[in-house]
Amino acid sequence: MSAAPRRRRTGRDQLLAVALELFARDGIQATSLQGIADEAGVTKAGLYYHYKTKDEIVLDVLKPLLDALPAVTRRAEAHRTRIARVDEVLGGLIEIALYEHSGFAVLMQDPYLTRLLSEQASMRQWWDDTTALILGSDPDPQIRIGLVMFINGLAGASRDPAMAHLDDRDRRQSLLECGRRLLRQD
Amino acid sequence: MSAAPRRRRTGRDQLLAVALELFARDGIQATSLQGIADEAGVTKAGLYYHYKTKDEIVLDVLKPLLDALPAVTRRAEAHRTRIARVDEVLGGLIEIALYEHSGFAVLMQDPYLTRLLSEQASMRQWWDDTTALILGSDPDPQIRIGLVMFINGLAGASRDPAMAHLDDRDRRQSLLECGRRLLRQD
DNA sequence: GTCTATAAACCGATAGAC
DNA sequence: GTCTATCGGTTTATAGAC
Repeated sequence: MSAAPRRRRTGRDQLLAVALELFARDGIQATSLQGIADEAGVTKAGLYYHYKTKDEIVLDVLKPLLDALPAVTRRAEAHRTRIARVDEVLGGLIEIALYEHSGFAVLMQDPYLTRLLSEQASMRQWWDDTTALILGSDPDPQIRIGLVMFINGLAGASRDPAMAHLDDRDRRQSLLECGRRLLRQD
Repeated sequence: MSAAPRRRRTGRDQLLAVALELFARDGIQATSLQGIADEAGVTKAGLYYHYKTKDEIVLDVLKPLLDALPAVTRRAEAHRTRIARVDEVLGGLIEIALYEHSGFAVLMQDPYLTRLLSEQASMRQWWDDTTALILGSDPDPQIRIGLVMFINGLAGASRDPAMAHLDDRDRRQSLLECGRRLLRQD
């Protein structure tokens, strides 16, 4: 048996990192394959060895996040009390938003991706599951809107300069407090 | 003296309404002048009689909102207590977001506009004034992040399908409650 | 004020050499 | 795997007739 394959810094990984950065900064539509290629130090045609279309690049860039989201909801479903489920969802989403804040904002706000994912049912399914988990059998409109506001607010807040002044622990704590306030049942 | 000029439905107003709708749906970058012209029932070249560049159209579309935002902050500055200032800001922003929810989301989230406005100082100035007004002399990081989350969350929530089930009064009330929770000092 | 026609640049995508 | 060269289509923007 040969040694476990070391994680090579293949061209593919480099491309995804560059693409994500540009997607987050300029939006997907405004990011050309030429721009990605230039930033990655290859030619535009070189991208087409790895990917057949631009959409394929977009989906591959966001794939880790598209997988991470349902995983959070699944973990939260295992808890017995509502407060534990809420904290698991909030903590999981905050973790994702902080660790991949570029991707999270793109995922939640980019109109190109919204349209791309609207053809699939995965994102919609995740949202339905998550709202059902948080709202339970008594769907309070206030909490529903609070959840919408948290998701969208988290996407915006995670890349706001106000976060730069805080260390990682304080960021998590502040965002968690925001979520708890929005989802609190009185 | 002639009669006061009636508000003619001139081509210009029609263009702005069409453009805003497309900007909100597809993003500014993905909205071509051809698309605006088609939807407005004119030719692409016809747009250039009214506007010299695409950016000029974009700024004119968002001008009402760019004027409305500082007006809210100025009104809020007149109040003596913090709670009154907070409610004035929240109520004003909610009013704008609900009445012009397409424009508000574009203003806060579209990367094309973000870049366009980053060259000017007006948006930045408004944000600094508003945060200073809400935070006061003791800038609590928690409240600062709550404000960031409210602004971004409001943009997303104002065009969420969850709002469709509520009447106008309930929408205002729910969003106001969200803002009060996020900005509450304990 | 609105049109047709067109310029110049850029877009995503493909063919084929090395 | 990466390159050069190119295709067809679309973009912003302009020129000029009516």
